[in-house]
Amino acid sequence: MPPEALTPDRILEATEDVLRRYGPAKATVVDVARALGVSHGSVYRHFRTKAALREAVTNRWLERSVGQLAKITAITTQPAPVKLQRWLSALFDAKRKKAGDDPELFATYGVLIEENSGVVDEHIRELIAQLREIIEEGVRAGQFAVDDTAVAAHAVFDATARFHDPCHAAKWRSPTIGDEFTAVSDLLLNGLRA
Amino acid sequence: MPPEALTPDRILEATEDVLRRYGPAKATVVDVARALGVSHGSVYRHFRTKAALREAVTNRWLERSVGQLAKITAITTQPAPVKLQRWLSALFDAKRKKAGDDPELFATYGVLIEENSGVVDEHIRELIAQLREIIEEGVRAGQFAVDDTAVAAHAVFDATARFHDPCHAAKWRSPTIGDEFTAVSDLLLNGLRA
DNA sequence: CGGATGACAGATTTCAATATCTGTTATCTC
DNA sequence: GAGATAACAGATATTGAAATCTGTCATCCG
Repeated sequence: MPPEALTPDRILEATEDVLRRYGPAKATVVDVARALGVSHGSVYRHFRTKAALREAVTNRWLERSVGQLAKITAITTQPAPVKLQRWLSALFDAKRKKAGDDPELFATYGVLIEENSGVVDEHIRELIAQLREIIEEGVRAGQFAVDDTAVAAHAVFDATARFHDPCHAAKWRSPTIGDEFTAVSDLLLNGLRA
Repeated sequence: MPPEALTPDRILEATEDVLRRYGPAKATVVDVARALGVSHGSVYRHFRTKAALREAVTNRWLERSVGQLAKITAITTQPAPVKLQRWLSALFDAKRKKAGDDPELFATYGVLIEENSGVVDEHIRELIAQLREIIEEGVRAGQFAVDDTAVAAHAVFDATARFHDPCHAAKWRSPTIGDEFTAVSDLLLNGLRA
C-alpha cells in the first residue's frame, strides 16, 4: 500500500510540480503518474482526460487569487472609492508580482488559461461581481453615480485590462507602468464619481 | 530589362502578397524574389536583412491606419467630446473590421507587430499624440478638465486597450462587444469632463 | 468489489538526416 | 560602374521513421 491514498488533491499537487518543472508543452500525464509513483491509468481514474486535469489545475490557481481579493471587498472601514482603488491596485500588484517573480511559471499558467477559457470566464465573472459590490456600496453612499452597476463594473474591469490581462504581461516590466496604472485608475474613479 | 525597375515599393508590395499567401512563418525572401522574377540577392540590395524588410511592411501597414484616424482629428466642426468618442470608435471599428474580414491576414500582421515592437511604439506614440490634441481642444473649450493632457491621452489609450490591442482580437467577435466598448468609452468621457 | 495495474491502438511528439533559407561576395552584364 | 546574379557557408526548416503519449480495458489484488 502506498504511504497515502491517491486523491484528486495529491494528483493536482503533483501536476503543478510537473508543470513547473517541464512547462505546459512537455508535461504529460505519464510524468504526473511517475511523480506520484503510480501508473498513469490510476490518474485517469480521478480525471477523465488530460484536459480535465489541466482545467482543474487552472481553476485552483485562479481561485487562490480571487480569494485574496475578496478580503479587500469584505473590509467595511473604507469608503468605496478608496476600496475600489485598493482593489484594482491589489489585482494589478498580484498579477505583476506573479509575472515578475517567476516569469516561466506565469507563462505556463498563461498557456493553461488560453486552453481553458471557460474556467477563466467564470473567474472573471466572480471578479466583476466583486467590483460591482464595491461600486454599489459607493452608489448607496452617494459617492458614485452610475445607471447600471453591472455595466459599470464590467467597464472598469475592461478598462483596466492592460493591468491584469496576461497578454499585456510583457509591458508590466516598464518603469513607468505604475504611473500609467495610476492615471487610468484616477480617470476611472473620476468617471464613476457623483 | 524587366518590365519595371526594382524599387523598394515594388518589393514591399510583393512581400505583402507573399505574407498574405504563405503566412508569416513560411514567407521567405526567396519567395519574394520569385514573385518579382528576380534573384534574392537583388532584394538584399534594397533591404539589408529579412527583418528590415518585415519591419518596413509593418510600418506601411500601421501608417495606413494612422492616416485614416488623423482625418477625424482634423475635423473642426465637432466638439471635442464627440470627436474623442468618434475617434475611439473609428480606431475600434477599423481594428475589428480588419480582424473580422480576414482573420488570417490579421494574425499575420499580429506576428509582425510582435516582431517589430519598436515600430509599433512609434505608431502608438502618434496615436496618443492625436488623442492629446483632441483632449487639449476640449480643455481649451472648457469641456474637459485634466491636469496633464499627455498623461490623460495615455490613460485613455491604455484604458481602451481591450478594444484596439491585437492580443484581445478574439474577444471582438462577442455579440456584446459593442456595448462593452460604449460603456468604457462613456466612463472615460465622464472621467475627463469638467 | 473497489481500486490499481500494465498492455494495447491510435494520435502525437521527437530526432536526425536532408533540404531550404539567409546573408555575403566574386563575377557578370549593360 | 550601377545593378543584377549565382555560388557558397552557416543557420533554419522539413520530413519521415521511431519513440512516446493518451485514453481504454481486461485483469489482478486485498
